[in-house]
Amino acid sequence: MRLATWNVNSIRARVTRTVEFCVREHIDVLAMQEIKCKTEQFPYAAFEEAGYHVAAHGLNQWNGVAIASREPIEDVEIGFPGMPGFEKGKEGPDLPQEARAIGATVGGVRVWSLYVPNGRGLNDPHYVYKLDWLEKLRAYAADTLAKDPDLPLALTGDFNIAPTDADNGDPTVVEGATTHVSPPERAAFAAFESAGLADVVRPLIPTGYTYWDYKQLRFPRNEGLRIDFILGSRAFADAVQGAEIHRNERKGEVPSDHVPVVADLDLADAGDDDDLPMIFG
DNA sequence: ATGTCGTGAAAGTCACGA
Repeated sequence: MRLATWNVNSIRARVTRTVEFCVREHIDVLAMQEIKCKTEQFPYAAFEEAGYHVAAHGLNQWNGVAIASREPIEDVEIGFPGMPGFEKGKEGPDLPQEARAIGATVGGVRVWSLYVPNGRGLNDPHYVYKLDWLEKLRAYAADTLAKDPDLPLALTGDFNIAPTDADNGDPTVVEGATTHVSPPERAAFAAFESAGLADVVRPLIPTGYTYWDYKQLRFPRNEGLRIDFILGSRAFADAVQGAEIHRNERKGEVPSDHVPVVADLDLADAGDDDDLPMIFG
Protein backbone atom coordinates (compact mmCIF):
# COMPACT_ATOMS: atom_id res chain seq x y z
CA MET A 1 0.00 0.00 0.00
CA ARG A 2 1.16 3.50 -0.88
CA LEU A 3 -0.27 5.98 1.60
CA ALA A 4 0.06 9.75 1.30
CA THR A 5 -1.00 12.80 3.28
CA TRP A 6 -1.39 16.24 1.72
CA ASN A 7 -2.75 19.54 2.92
CA VAL A 8 -4.20 20.58 -0.45
CA ASN A 9 -5.35 24.08 0.59
CA SER A 10 -8.68 23.88 -1.31
CA ILE A 11 -9.49 20.71 -3.20
CA ARG A 12 -11.67 22.59 -5.68
CA ALA A 13 -8.78 24.87 -6.65
CA ARG A 14 -6.41 21.90 -7.05
CA VAL A 15 -8.48 18.85 -7.93
CA THR A 16 -6.73 18.17 -11.27
CA ARG A 17 -3.29 18.49 -9.76
CA THR A 18 -4.24 16.29 -6.80
CA VAL A 19 -5.73 13.48 -8.88
CA GLU A 20 -2.84 13.62 -11.36
CA PHE A 21 -0.39 13.21 -8.48
CA CYS A 22 -2.30 10.20 -7.15
CA VAL A 23 -2.36 8.50 -10.55
CA ARG A 24 1.24 9.32 -11.47
CA GLU A 25 2.57 8.20 -8.09
CA HIS A 26 0.33 5.14 -7.79
CA ILE A 27 -1.10 6.36 -4.50
CA ASP A 28 -3.53 3.87 -2.95
CA VAL A 29 -4.72 6.05 -0.08
CA LEU A 30 -4.58 9.85 0.11
CA ALA A 31 -5.43 11.71 3.31
CA MET A 32 -6.29 15.32 2.48
CA GLN A 33 -6.51 18.35 4.75
CA GLU A 34 -7.88 21.85 4.19
CA ILE A 35 -10.28 20.79 1.46
CA LYS A 36 -11.97 24.15 2.18
CA CYS A 37 -15.43 23.07 1.08
CA LYS A 38 -18.58 21.47 2.40
CA THR A 39 -18.90 17.69 2.15
CA GLU A 40 -21.37 18.02 -0.73
CA GLN A 41 -19.09 20.43 -2.62
CA PHE A 42 -16.20 17.94 -2.82
CA PRO A 43 -15.25 17.15 -6.46
CA TYR A 44 -16.01 13.44 -6.15
CA ALA A 45 -16.32 12.79 -9.91
CA ALA A 46 -12.69 13.61 -10.70
CA PHE A 47 -11.51 11.07 -8.11
CA GLU A 48 -14.05 8.43 -9.11
CA GLU A 49 -13.04 8.71 -12.78
CA ALA A 50 -9.48 7.92 -11.68
CA GLY A 51 -10.66 4.89 -9.71
CA TYR A 52 -10.83 6.32 -6.18
CA HIS A 53 -13.51 6.14 -3.52
CA VAL A 54 -13.78 9.24 -1.33
CA ALA A 55 -14.96 9.95 2.20
CA ALA A 56 -15.05 13.69 2.90
CA HIS A 57 -16.04 15.93 5.78
CA GLY A 58 -16.39 19.69 5.41
CA LEU A 59 -18.72 22.11 7.18
CA ASN A 60 -17.89 25.42 5.47
CA GLN A 61 -15.00 27.17 3.69
CA TRP A 62 -12.61 26.51 6.58
CA ASN A 63 -10.66 23.36 7.36
CA GLY A 64 -12.20 20.16 5.96
CA VAL A 65 -10.63 16.69 5.65
CA ALA A 66 -11.03 13.74 3.30
CA ILE A 67 -9.67 10.29 2.45
CA ALA A 68 -9.46 8.92 -1.09
CA SER A 69 -8.76 5.23 -1.66
CA ARG A 70 -8.49 2.75 -4.50
CA GLU A 71 -9.80 0.02 -2.18
CA PRO A 72 -13.24 0.41 -0.60
CA ILE A 73 -13.44 2.69 2.44
CA GLU A 74 -15.00 1.20 5.58
CA ASP A 75 -16.06 2.39 9.04
CA VAL A 76 -15.84 6.12 8.38
CA GLU A 77 -15.67 8.19 11.57
CA ILE A 78 -16.21 11.97 11.64
CA GLY A 79 -14.06 13.42 14.42
CA PHE A 80 -12.32 11.23 17.01
CA PRO A 81 -13.92 10.39 20.36
CA GLY A 82 -13.18 13.21 22.81
CA MET A 83 -12.22 15.72 20.10
CA PRO A 84 -12.58 19.25 21.50
CA GLY A 85 -14.70 21.87 19.77
CA PHE A 86 -14.17 25.61 19.57
CA GLU A 87 -16.36 28.66 19.81
CA LYS A 88 -15.04 32.19 20.08
CA GLY A 89 -15.32 33.57 23.60
CA LYS A 90 -16.51 30.30 25.11
CA GLU A 91 -14.92 27.52 27.12
CA GLY A 92 -16.16 24.10 28.07
CA PRO A 93 -16.68 20.55 26.90
CA ASP A 94 -19.60 20.86 24.48
CA LEU A 95 -18.50 23.45 21.94
CA PRO A 96 -19.17 22.74 18.24
CA GLN A 97 -16.51 20.59 16.60
CA GLU A 98 -14.68 21.79 13.51
CA ALA A 99 -14.02 19.64 10.41
CA ARG A 100 -10.51 18.54 11.40
CA ALA A 101 -10.58 14.74 11.62
CA ILE A 102 -11.88 11.85 9.54
CA GLY A 103 -11.01 8.22 10.13
CA ALA A 104 -11.54 5.19 7.91
CA THR A 105 -10.39 1.62 7.51
CA VAL A 106 -8.72 0.76 4.22
CA GLY A 107 -7.09 -2.59 3.52
CA GLY A 108 -7.04 -3.36 7.25
CA VAL A 109 -5.30 -0.10 8.14
CA ARG A 110 -7.04 2.46 10.33
CA VAL A 111 -6.17 5.81 8.75
CA TRP A 112 -6.88 9.26 10.18
CA SER A 113 -6.67 12.46 8.15
CA LEU A 114 -6.00 15.22 10.68
CA TYR A 115 -5.82 18.97 10.50
CA VAL A 116 -4.48 20.13 13.85
CA PRO A 117 -5.57 23.66 14.87
CA ASN A 118 -2.99 26.27 13.86
CA GLY A 119 -2.78 27.99 17.25
CA ARG A 120 -2.49 31.46 15.72
CA GLY A 121 -0.52 33.01 18.60
CA LEU A 122 0.95 32.04 21.95
CA ASN A 123 -1.64 34.15 23.79
CA ASP A 124 -4.56 33.29 21.54
CA PRO A 125 -7.44 31.05 22.69
CA HIS A 126 -6.67 28.95 19.62
CA TYR A 127 -3.30 28.05 21.17
CA VAL A 128 -4.98 26.51 24.22
CA TYR A 129 -7.43 24.79 21.87
CA LYS A 130 -4.54 23.37 19.82
CA LEU A 131 -2.80 21.87 22.87
CA ASP A 132 -6.07 20.43 24.20
CA TRP A 133 -6.90 18.99 20.76
CA LEU A 134 -3.50 17.29 20.55
CA GLU A 135 -3.79 15.86 24.06
CA LYS A 136 -7.26 14.46 23.35
CA LEU A 137 -5.98 12.95 20.09
CA ARG A 138 -3.10 11.32 21.96
CA ALA A 139 -5.52 9.96 24.57
CA TYR A 140 -7.78 8.56 21.85
CA ALA A 141 -4.84 6.88 20.09
CA ALA A 142 -3.48 5.44 23.34
CA ASP A 143 -6.91 4.07 24.23
CA THR A 144 -7.35 2.56 20.77
CA LEU A 145 -3.98 0.79 20.93
CA ALA A 146 -4.58 -0.36 24.52
CA LYS A 147 -7.65 -2.21 23.25
CA ASP A 148 -5.99 -3.49 20.08
CA PRO A 149 -2.16 -3.37 20.34
CA ASP A 150 -1.64 -5.02 16.94
CA LEU A 151 -3.84 -2.57 15.03
CA PRO A 152 -2.11 -0.93 12.06
CA LEU A 153 -3.04 2.65 12.95
CA ALA A 154 -1.86 5.77 11.14
CA LEU A 155 -2.32 9.36 12.30
CA THR A 156 -1.56 11.45 9.25
CA GLY A 157 -1.87 15.09 8.38
CA ASP A 158 -0.91 18.67 9.10
CA PHE A 159 0.16 18.83 12.76
CA ASN A 160 1.16 22.51 12.63
CA ILE A 161 4.22 21.71 14.77
CA ALA A 162 7.88 21.70 13.74
CA PRO A 163 9.16 19.09 16.23
CA THR A 164 12.85 20.05 16.13
CA ASP A 165 14.87 23.15 15.26
CA ALA A 166 16.00 21.38 12.08
CA ASP A 167 12.35 21.37 10.99
CA ASN A 168 12.15 25.16 11.05
CA GLY A 169 13.75 27.11 8.23
CA ASP A 170 11.32 30.02 8.39
CA PRO A 171 12.98 33.10 9.97
CA THR A 172 9.61 34.45 11.11
CA VAL A 173 8.89 31.32 13.17
CA VAL A 174 10.71 31.88 16.44
CA GLU A 175 10.56 30.06 19.77
CA GLY A 176 9.03 32.32 22.40
CA ALA A 177 7.34 34.47 19.76
CA THR A 178 5.21 32.26 17.53
CA THR A 179 3.36 28.98 17.44
CA HIS A 180 4.61 25.73 15.83
CA VAL A 181 7.90 25.63 17.78
CA SER A 182 6.96 26.30 21.42
CA PRO A 183 8.04 23.73 24.04
CA PRO A 184 4.42 22.82 24.95
CA GLU A 185 3.60 22.12 21.28
CA ARG A 186 6.75 20.06 20.86
CA ALA A 187 5.96 18.17 24.06
CA ALA A 188 2.45 17.48 22.76
CA PHE A 189 3.95 16.09 19.55
CA ALA A 190 6.54 13.99 21.40
CA ALA A 191 3.76 12.51 23.57
CA PHE A 192 2.47 10.52 20.60
CA GLU A 193 5.60 8.41 20.84
CA SER A 194 4.73 7.43 24.42
CA ALA A 195 1.29 6.50 23.11
CA GLY A 196 2.91 3.98 20.74
CA LEU A 197 2.99 6.06 17.57
CA ALA A 198 6.20 6.85 15.71
CA ASP A 199 7.02 9.18 12.83
CA VAL A 200 7.61 6.58 10.11
CA VAL A 201 9.03 9.05 7.58
CA ARG A 202 11.86 10.68 9.52
CA PRO A 203 14.05 7.56 9.83
CA LEU A 204 14.01 7.31 6.03
CA ILE A 205 13.96 11.05 5.17
CA PRO A 206 15.81 12.73 8.06
CA THR A 207 15.64 16.31 6.76
CA GLY A 208 13.49 18.50 4.55
CA TYR A 209 10.38 20.62 4.81
CA THR A 210 6.77 19.91 3.87
CA TYR A 211 5.41 23.49 3.86
CA TRP A 212 6.57 26.86 2.62
CA ASP A 213 4.54 30.03 3.18
CA TYR A 214 3.29 31.67 -0.03
CA LYS A 215 4.66 35.02 1.15
CA GLN A 216 8.12 36.53 0.84
CA LEU A 217 9.77 33.99 -1.48
CA ARG A 218 9.75 31.32 1.19
CA PHE A 219 9.95 28.49 -1.32
CA PRO A 220 12.71 29.89 -3.58
CA ARG A 221 14.70 30.61 -0.43
CA ASN A 222 13.83 27.17 0.95
CA GLU A 223 12.60 28.74 4.19
CA GLY A 224 10.03 26.10 5.06
CA LEU A 225 8.71 24.03 7.91
CA ARG A 226 8.35 20.30 8.42
CA ILE A 227 4.86 20.07 9.88
CA ASP A 228 3.13 17.25 7.95
CA PHE A 229 3.57 13.75 9.34
CA ILE A 230 2.63 10.09 9.16
CA LEU A 231 2.64 8.61 12.66
CA GLY A 232 2.22 4.85 12.78
CA SER A 233 1.55 2.21 15.43
CA ARG A 234 4.01 -0.66 15.74
CA ALA A 235 2.06 -2.86 13.32
CA PHE A 236 1.95 0.00 10.80
CA ALA A 237 5.57 1.08 11.28
CA ASP A 238 6.83 -2.48 10.89
CA ALA A 239 5.26 -2.61 7.42
CA VAL A 240 6.90 0.60 6.18
CA GLN A 241 9.31 -0.04 3.31
CA GLY A 242 9.97 3.49 2.08
CA ALA A 243 9.02 7.15 2.34
CA GLU A 244 8.99 10.26 0.17
CA ILE A 245 8.47 14.00 0.52
CA HIS A 246 7.35 15.36 -2.86
CA ARG A 247 9.03 18.75 -2.81
CA ASN A 248 8.37 19.25 -6.53
CA GLU A 249 4.64 19.59 -5.81
CA ARG A 250 5.39 23.04 -4.38
CA LYS A 251 6.42 24.11 -7.92
CA GLY A 252 4.40 24.91 -11.03
CA GLU A 253 0.90 26.22 -11.56
CA VAL A 254 -1.24 27.00 -8.50
CA PRO A 255 0.60 24.84 -5.96
CA SER A 256 -0.63 24.19 -2.44
CA ASP A 257 1.67 25.65 0.21
CA HIS A 258 2.16 22.05 1.46
CA VAL A 259 3.58 19.02 -0.39
CA PRO A 260 2.60 15.33 -0.18
CA VAL A 261 4.30 12.99 2.27
CA VAL A 262 4.24 9.31 1.25
CA ALA A 263 4.81 6.01 3.06
CA ASP A 264 5.17 2.69 1.25
CA LEU A 265 3.88 -0.32 3.15
CA ASP A 266 4.16 -4.04 2.74
CA LEU A 267 1.51 -5.24 5.14
CA ALA A 268 2.03 -8.91 4.29
CA ASP A 269 5.67 -8.52 5.22
CA ALA A 270 5.09 -6.80 8.55
CA GLY A 271 7.88 -7.30 11.06
CA ASP A 272 10.07 -9.09 8.56
CA ASP A 273 12.57 -6.57 7.27
CA ASP A 274 16.11 -6.21 8.53
CA ASP A 275 17.31 -3.57 6.08
CA LEU A 276 15.55 -0.53 7.47
CA PRO A 277 16.20 1.54 10.58
CA MET A 278 14.35 0.21 13.59
CA ILE A 279 11.57 2.65 14.38
CA PHE A 280 10.60 0.84 17.55
CA GLY A 281 13.67 -0.28 19.43
C1' DA B 1 4.19 46.33 2.34
C1' DT B 2 2.16 41.00 6.73
C1' DG B 3 4.83 41.85 -0.16
C1' DT B 4 0.33 35.40 -1.07
C1' DC B 5 -3.29 32.57 -1.36
C1' DG B 6 -8.40 30.75 -1.07
C1' DT B 7 -13.10 31.45 0.32
C1' DG B 8 -17.82 33.73 0.87
C1' DA B 9 -20.59 37.73 0.88
C1' DA B 10 -21.37 41.49 -1.20
C1' DA B 11 -20.24 43.41 -5.20
C1' DG B 12 -16.84 44.84 -9.34
C1' DT B 13 -13.76 44.93 -3.03
C1' DC B 14 -13.48 43.42 1.52
C1' DA B 15 -13.00 40.36 5.81
C1' DC B 16 -11.09 36.34 7.41
C1' DG B 17 -7.92 32.42 8.09
C1' DA B 18 -3.46 30.58 7.20
